Amino acid sequence: MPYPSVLPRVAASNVISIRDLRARCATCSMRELCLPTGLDADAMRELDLLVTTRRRFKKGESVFRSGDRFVALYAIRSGSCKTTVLTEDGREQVSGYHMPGEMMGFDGIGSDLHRCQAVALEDTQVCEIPFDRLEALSRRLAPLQHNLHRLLSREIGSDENLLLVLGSMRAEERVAAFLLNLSSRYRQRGYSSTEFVLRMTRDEIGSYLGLKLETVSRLLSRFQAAGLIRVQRKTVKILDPHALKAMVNERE
Amino acid sequence: MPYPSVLPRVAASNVISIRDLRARCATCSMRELCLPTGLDADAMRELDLLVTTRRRFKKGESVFRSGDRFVALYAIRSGSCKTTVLTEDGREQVSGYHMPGEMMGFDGIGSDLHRCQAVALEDTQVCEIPFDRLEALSRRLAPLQHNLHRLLSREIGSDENLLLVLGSMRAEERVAAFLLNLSSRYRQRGYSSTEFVLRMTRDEIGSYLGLKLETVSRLLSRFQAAGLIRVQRKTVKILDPHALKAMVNERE
DNA sequence: CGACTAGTTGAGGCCAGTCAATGTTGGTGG
DNA sequence: CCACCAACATTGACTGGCCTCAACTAGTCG
Repeated sequence: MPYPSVLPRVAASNVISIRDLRARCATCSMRELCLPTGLDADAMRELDLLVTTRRRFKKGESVFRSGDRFVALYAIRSGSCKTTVLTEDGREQVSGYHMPGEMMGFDGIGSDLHRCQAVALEDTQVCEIPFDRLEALSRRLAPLQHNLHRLLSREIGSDENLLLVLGSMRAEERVAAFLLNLSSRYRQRGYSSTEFVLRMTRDEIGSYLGLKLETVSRLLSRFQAAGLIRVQRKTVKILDPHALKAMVNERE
Repeated sequence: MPYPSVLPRVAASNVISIRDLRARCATCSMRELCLPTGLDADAMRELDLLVTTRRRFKKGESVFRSGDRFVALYAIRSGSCKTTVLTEDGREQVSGYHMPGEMMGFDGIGSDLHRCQAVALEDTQVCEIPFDRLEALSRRLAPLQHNLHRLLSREIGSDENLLLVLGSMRAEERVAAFLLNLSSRYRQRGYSSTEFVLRMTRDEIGSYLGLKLETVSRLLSRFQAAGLIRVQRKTVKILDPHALKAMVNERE
């Protein structure tokens, strides 16, 4: 009721029927990475009652924009998104690259406004979780409350990790760290950790890493020449993960 | 009881008596920026029962270290701290500069281990808030729960703001943004926004901004030569805030 | 097929890093 | 009180890594 649907009635009933058939948290393949981690059946059912809206976004569409009123968190069910922060003068900085099981929108809690923007990098399904109802439910369910805190904390951890990359690494190390980060997150999700598709453009990767697109391109080429990876446009195959790790860790 | 004091009994009773006299949340000058924001008297009293430990740290002492078990959040009552993240090979990156009313330690919730280190930059008083008890209390007190979420979100926002600085600004802009950030946070706390003391060394400022100490020093000198600020070692006076703002915002 | 976007690669310049010398400040002990 | 020392800060000269500008190639879509 507090979240009136913009969709026509037919579409709404479609959404519900899809949900009943297969799009519930209880059967979501990402449940162990997302809010439901470790919840019992009852708790899971209650959580499922919150998540009534699941949306599909095509590549390039925005899940939320900077300045939008904050009403919900968004969990990626499939696909991927980037989040970007904007300067007052319009420069854009990619602050995150989000995969299935990850949540977006945390930055809006503090001010009731989203301060960043989330854009789908491919066709993407997103679960919308009304935040006031999530707060209410997590007051009753301690494990859910703790999961929410863990996810918030994880977001802080990944931001601080990126700070470390941007603040103290050279271009070569940044790109190596980026590839390794993707690799381990794909592994976590059951995908190949050695061969994957970069959903972002060179320009977006550059923005994420504080580099220019030419630098990213050059370094990927150089890694390939050195036999560390194989790149073909967006497809990357990691041939020598050990050498990449050495590149990130070793210094002085 | 679950948090045995390391202090001798006499010191412990000292701490308690100080608390009863004046060191309660209800009378803390930072309460409007910290957890108690907007709580009624009853809620405030309950929160006060959690915060039984307040510690003093001398300059250079650690509030918590990377790898410590996470049991509590830490609110700065007076003084200031830096938080640093460490790479596996021992490089250190300053990830935050914390003032009274700000909380530290959020990064530990996710993994039950602190992944960064907090060090006092001057004599500092810190309130220790046992996290499991805070979670329990915030299940009963919705406003407290929301405050906790706001603070977590605020931490994400400030990290992402720093990402923007590190990822997209030139050295000159970074230093200007840093000065303006300090200025507005001092104003929030009722201190002068135009004249303040930099508690960090040039090296620490450099680490925070992804620059070398010489670069920081040169830029402060250059700003002074241009009449934007006056610097004398750690003391800074902002003479032309408007020009500093223009430096951060304007670009193409 | 042409127009467009994304990516690669090269040449040259500049900003910030590196190395090094000197200055300043505050603390300690004679 | 002063001498001494260590830590912090400033400044200069030089270097080099990344950016800028630019040309070209490879896919993509109407």
